Amino acid sequence: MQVRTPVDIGLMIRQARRARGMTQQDLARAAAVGRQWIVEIEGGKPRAELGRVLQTLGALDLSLTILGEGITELREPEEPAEHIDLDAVLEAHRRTPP
Amino acid sequence: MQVRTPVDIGLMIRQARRARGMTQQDLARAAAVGRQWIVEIEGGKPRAELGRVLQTLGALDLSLTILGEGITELREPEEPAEHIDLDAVLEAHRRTPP
DNA sequence: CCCTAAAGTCGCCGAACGCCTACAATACTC
DNA sequence: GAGTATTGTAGGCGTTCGGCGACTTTAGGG
Repeated sequence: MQVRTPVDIGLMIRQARRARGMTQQDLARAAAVGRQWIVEIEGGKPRAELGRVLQTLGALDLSLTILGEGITELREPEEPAEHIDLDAVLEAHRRTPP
Repeated sequence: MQVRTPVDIGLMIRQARRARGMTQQDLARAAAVGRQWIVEIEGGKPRAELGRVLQTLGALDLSLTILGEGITELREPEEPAEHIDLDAVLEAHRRTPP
């Protein structure tokens, strides 16, 4: 599902939690956060901490994906870089006599 | 790209920002946050506020998606629920004589 | 090489976070 | 209807956030 606001995240978390038959307390433990925090995130708290949110999504086995112009797969530069012989260029530059 | 940690988000944001030829200052303005905050989020700050993160992704035109067991498309229950005549059941329940 | 822009740090400070411990308000089960 | 589990709230508390303004450190161009 598309996520645009903190409320969306809250809905997702609640939905997934229930689908797994977990109580807020269960989830809180699994995600290493306070139960109170679960209540708030499910309510769509906008100023919740990013790290905890990610932890919680992880605890629910939900996967997050970012897509958009200029986003690569990070650990896969698609092409082994370019064909330009950079090493040669750098070598040359390093060895410019003093 | 798959996002698991705040660092991942930071990388995405920086990558997208540069791909758009924006400076941190530009992005800060576009996302209505402080420049300092951009520096920190790009560094992977784990306790950054969720709302600001989403704003920033929005400002960069990046789309966020959550997938996983028990997650529906929210506004599309796929099937019109089940075939059980819930209305009848509820009606009956509501009209249980006093 | 100089010079400006961009990026990274630092301290100050009011505001909000998130955890905890209760205590209400709902749900479910029997 | 009683009895309990689950969920929502409230106050207290120490910690951290994030904006602001001022520097320092890297880049990049001319």
